[in-house]
Amino acid sequence: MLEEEILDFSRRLECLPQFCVLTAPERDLLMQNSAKLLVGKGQILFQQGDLCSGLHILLSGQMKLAFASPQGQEKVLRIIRPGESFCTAMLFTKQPYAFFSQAVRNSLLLHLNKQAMHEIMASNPLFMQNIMQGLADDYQQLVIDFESVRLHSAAERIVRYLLREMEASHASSGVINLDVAKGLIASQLNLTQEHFSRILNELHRFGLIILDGRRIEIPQVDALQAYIPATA
Amino acid sequence: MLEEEILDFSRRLECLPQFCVLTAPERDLLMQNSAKLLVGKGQILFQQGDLCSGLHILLSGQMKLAFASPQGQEKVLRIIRPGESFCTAMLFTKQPYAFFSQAVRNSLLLHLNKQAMHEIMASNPLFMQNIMQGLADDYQQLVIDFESVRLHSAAERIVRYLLREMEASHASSGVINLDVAKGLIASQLNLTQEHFSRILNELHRFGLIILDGRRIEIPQVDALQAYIPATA
DNA sequence: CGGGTCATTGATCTAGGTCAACTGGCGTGG
DNA sequence: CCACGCCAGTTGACCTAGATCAATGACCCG
Repeated sequence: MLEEEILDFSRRLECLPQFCVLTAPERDLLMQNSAKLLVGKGQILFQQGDLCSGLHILLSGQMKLAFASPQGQEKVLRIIRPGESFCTAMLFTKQPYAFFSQAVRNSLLLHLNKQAMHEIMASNPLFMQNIMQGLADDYQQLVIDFESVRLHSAAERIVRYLLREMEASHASSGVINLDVAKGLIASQLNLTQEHFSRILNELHRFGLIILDGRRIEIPQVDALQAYIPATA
Repeated sequence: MLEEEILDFSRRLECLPQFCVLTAPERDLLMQNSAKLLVGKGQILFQQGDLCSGLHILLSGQMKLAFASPQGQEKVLRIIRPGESFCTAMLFTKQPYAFFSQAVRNSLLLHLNKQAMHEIMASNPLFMQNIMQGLADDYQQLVIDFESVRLHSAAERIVRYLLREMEASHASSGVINLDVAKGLIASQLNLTQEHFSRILNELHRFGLIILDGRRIEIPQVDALQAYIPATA
C-alpha cells in the first residue's frame, strides 16, 4: 500500500470500537501488514474450504457470508455491513472456511494479517480482550440464530427480525428501510423469497405493518410484538 | 474443597489436552478457585438467561445443552461427554446463557472461576492459545451444525452423524454403540424421535445398516457414504 | 424501449411433524 | 419369582408449514 493510504486506513481503523484501543504505532504496524481489497459486486472473496489468512474488515459496500448446497441453492449466514469485521474465529483455528464470502455490492475491504494480529494482541491485552469479546459475541449470536431457525415459525422469525432492525436502525422511529434485497433477508431467515413475501403481506393485511417496497412502517410496535406467540 | 480433592482434581486436569500445558502451581491456583459440582440426573446446572460464572468441565456422567420453545418442547444443542469443557464463550462476553444445561446422567463437574481463568491465561500464553482455539473450534462446529440443519435432508444428517460417530468411536470398526438415548440424538439432528426411528429403519431395509437396539453395525462404509447425495 | 434484477401471486407438492397406540425390556417391590 | 409400571423405542394414520414451479408485474439503468 502507498504511504498515504496507510495513513488513511489507519485513521479509519481508529473509529472502529474494537481497534480504537490501539496506539498509533500499533495501528501503523497493523496497516503495514494489511492489504486493501476491492471486490466487485458478485465477486467471491473466499471460497468454502479455503484456508484462512486473517481478519477481514468491511470499510464500505456490502458482503454476505453463505454456504451452498450440492444442489446449488445457497443459504445466507450473515450480511456484513460497513465497519464490521468477520472471520475472527479463523485467527485461532486451523480449520478451513465453512462458508464462502461474496460481495453483494462493490466493496472495499481491509485484510489484516494473522501473524501481525497475534503479535499486537500479545502486546496489548485490552485489544486482545476486544477481539475475544467479538468472537464470543459472534458465537452467542450464532447460537441465537440457530435457536431461532429451530424453534420459531416463519412469521415469528420475520417479526423478530423487523423488531430487531427497527431497534438497530435509529431510535424506534417506527420505520425501517431495508438496505438488503428481500431475497437475501429471506435466506438469512431460512425462508424462500416467496414465503417471505407472503408473510409480509399477511402482516400487512392484519394492519401490523405498512408496506412500500423496501420501506416498512410499523404503526404500533406493541401490536407487532404481541403477534409473536400466537399464529392466530 | 478438601486438600486431597484439590490434588485429585488437579491430577485429572493434567490429562486434558487444553490444561496439560499448565504448570503444577498454575493448576493448583486454578483448583483453589474452582468448585466441585455433583448434579443428579435430570437436574438443571444453569438456566437459559442466567448470567455466566465461568468455565465448566465434565469429569464424569453426561450433560446436555439445549433450549426450550415457549410451547415447552426442547431442542438439544449439544451433548457433553466426560473430559469436555463447555461455555468457553461465556468467559469473554457479558451476555447471559442462550441455552440451559441439564444432567442426562448423574454427573461430576468442575467449575473454574472466570477471574482465575483470566489471570492464568494472562500469564501463560500457550494456555490462552489453547482456550482460544477451543472457542474458535466450537464456533466452527456450530456453523457446520447450522449448515447441516439448513441444507441437508433428515436422512443425510443421520448418515453423516453415523459416519462421524464411527470415526470418533475407535478406528472404523464398523460398529457403533450409541451412548445416548435415541430421542436426544434425534433432537440434536433437529428431528422427532419418530422420524429418526423411521429413517434408521429405512436404512436397515436398504441393507446399509444392521440395527440392534443402540448397537448399529455398518457392513460397508462406502455404501452408506454413497447414500448421502441421492434420496433414491 | 428493451432487457436485467427484484418482487409478488397462484397452484400444487412434500418432508417432516403430530397424535396415538403398541412393544419390549428391566428394575422394584410384594 | 412374578406382576406391575415405567421408560425407550417403534409403528401407523393423518396433517401442515413451508418449498417448488411457473407466470406476471414493477422497477431501474443503459
